Amino acid sequence: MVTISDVARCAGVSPVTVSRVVNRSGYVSEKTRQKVEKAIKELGYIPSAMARGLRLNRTYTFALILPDITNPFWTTVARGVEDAAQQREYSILLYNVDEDMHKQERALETVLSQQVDGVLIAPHDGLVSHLQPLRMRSVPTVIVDRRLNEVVPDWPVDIVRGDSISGAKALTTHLISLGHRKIAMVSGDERTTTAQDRVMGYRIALQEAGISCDENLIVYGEFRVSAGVEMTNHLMERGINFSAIFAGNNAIGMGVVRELIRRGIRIPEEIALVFYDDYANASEYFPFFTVVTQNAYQIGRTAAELLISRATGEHSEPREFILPSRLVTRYSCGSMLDDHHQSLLSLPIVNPKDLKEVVWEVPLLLPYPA
Amino acid sequence: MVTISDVARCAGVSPVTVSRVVNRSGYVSEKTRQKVEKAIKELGYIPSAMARGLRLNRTYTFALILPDITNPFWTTVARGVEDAAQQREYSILLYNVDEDMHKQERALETVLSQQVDGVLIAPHDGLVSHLQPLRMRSVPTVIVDRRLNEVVPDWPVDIVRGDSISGAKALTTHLISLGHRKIAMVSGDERTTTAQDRVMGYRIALQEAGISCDENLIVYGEFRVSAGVEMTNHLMERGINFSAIFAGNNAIGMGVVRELIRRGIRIPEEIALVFYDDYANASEYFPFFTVVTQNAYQIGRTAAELLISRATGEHSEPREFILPSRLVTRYSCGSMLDDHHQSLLSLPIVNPKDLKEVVWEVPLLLPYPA
DNA sequence: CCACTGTCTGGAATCGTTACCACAATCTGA
DNA sequence: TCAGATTGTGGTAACGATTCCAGACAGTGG
Repeated sequence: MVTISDVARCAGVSPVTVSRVVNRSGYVSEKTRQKVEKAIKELGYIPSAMARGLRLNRTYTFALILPDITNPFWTTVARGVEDAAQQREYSILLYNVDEDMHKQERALETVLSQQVDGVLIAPHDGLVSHLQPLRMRSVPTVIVDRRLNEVVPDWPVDIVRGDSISGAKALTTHLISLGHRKIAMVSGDERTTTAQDRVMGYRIALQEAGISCDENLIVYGEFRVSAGVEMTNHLMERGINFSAIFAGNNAIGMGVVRELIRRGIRIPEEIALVFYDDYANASEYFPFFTVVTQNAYQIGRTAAELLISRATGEHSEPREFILPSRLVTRYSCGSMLDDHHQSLLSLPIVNPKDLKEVVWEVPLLLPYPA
Repeated sequence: MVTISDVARCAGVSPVTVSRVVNRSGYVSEKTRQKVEKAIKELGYIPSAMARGLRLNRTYTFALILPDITNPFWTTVARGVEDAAQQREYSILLYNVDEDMHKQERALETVLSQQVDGVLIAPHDGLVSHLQPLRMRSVPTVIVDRRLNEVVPDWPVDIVRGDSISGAKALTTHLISLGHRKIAMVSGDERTTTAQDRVMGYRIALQEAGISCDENLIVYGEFRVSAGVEMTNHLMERGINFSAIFAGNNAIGMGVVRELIRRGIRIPEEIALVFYDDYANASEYFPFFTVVTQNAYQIGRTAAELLISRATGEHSEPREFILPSRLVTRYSCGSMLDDHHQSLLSLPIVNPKDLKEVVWEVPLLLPYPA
């Protein structure tokens, strides 16, 4: 490995001088600068971020702790974070924690040992105690997409998120305006603030419409496809009556769809469906689901920019950014269709037993032809 | 910050002893071990990965350099990588390089300065010279999803990828079997090996079927939605005649769809469409597109496991894993439909001028009700 | 009783970098 | 001409951890 001393020896100067050239700090004569730069190039010297980090106590690295990088919402958040970070020459350490408290704890511990300059986290729950390690060591922190349940006066954290309450309220009100009175709510983990907020928005909408809320219609689970399947199944099995389903996020929504299709229940004719967060690319060519979308990219980008600002001491008082969301009404509630489209645009598209998908294993074509 | 010396002082021993306790190395009496462990807990000591890395020259960190974490294919690869890495206590540094050579170079430089234990990269092109920095410093490297165009005898790298040639051949042969003779191929950047291989598979299929290959039908661009739009537009503008389109990956495919819908061209009645790599979640509720899928998760997972094995010296000779792919025939070629479904399952689903999507800005609901 | 082995602990050096301080050389202005 | 500022360079210590080596002590066998 080429070190600063190697460069120094090669250029006939001291390591200190090389450091000055590399960091453009202090006085260096033009002549020596050139000698040093030549040596750096010749030897292919790259400064060790580790040694520098050890000395400076700065790593130019942020940790990004997310529930699931497979979900396009989080993916887009990550993309926003990465773009903002890259622009300012920060690197991103990615941790996928699956809404699993244990994994989150492990990730936090690892992150602390890595001495990152800051942490972007979508915490599983709103308990500050679970972020205690960050607080103790006063690591600059930005909460992404979610809230904390407590206000912590002596720990300034920033928060960037959508307004789940207003979004959920809008979605529910939309369903009510279409005549639905019994709306099932299948949400995420009860401890997650977005799950809480979306149920809250749902409640507010019902209340404003003068509809009493049937607690049996509210189910908490997880923000995953499989949970969407199970919760739908659960509601059906218990014979609970409802004409619409509000899925707490896109993954749950997909699970609901899977289960409804399996049961041969048509959307929207038999059950209307809305969910929180879009599937952007799918919706483009098949704009079927009525959803609330958030600007995930902007959430990620803003969060990263805030973190940079905090990490570099540009601000220290806690800030909260609440980004607006949009209600996109499409076809999964039946509201947009005339008689013709009504029969056309419903899921399952064709009778499920006619739906086929043939899978062929493709044999490898090796060795390659020239 | 709590250091090893703080713990040592608190426990009344030397830092060396603390180190031994933490790493379970060397002799430590039961009594001192307990004293030290108590001190560690009391002070909340977390060893500095940086200091340790500087000393040991190991960071337990891998870099993952990908074209686009927004594409579900790469997302799933990343997920496989993360899972495997987490299991073995490795962290992942994520770099998004957008098929941009400049960004890739910057990422490589950063990665080298971070002294990662290994690199997982989907290189933009197959030129070894562009990976020179990794080779020079002999950083353990695994190529993901792609190939190198040269064999490098003195630089052992592992490769994990699908067999793009056989996949593309299968897709093309499928189109040919449905009677298509003029098939447009809209691929990625000509320098990317998967773009090359998919065109190669396309050529082989045509050749085997005795169809001469019209070079005007082959267009190279980028693996992006916007490029799919442009390439389709380009083909149309030039009035080139074809009855089917083969899109080089899912993003390009989406661009093709967007442009065809814009032009009011129906899929598959007017033009059949296939593409490489599925959109898993979209295909679940709307299984429309005939595609070749790869096991992206397995590619990522295998790559990470190989890298761990290489980084820990378990193997050193170069290995190449070529994972099989699957042809999934659905509806975008019209082959699966009887007369009824034929008219039902085509894109755009309804006349595009009837398709509507209403967007409402949701007002923020602040301050929150209690 | 002595040599030897095994157990336990700590001091010093080291990893690659930068901050601080010291010092020399040159330049400026009265 | 000389004090004082400006410019240029290097030595030393430190960041937090681990490895190597040395030494102390206890137990064992001849």
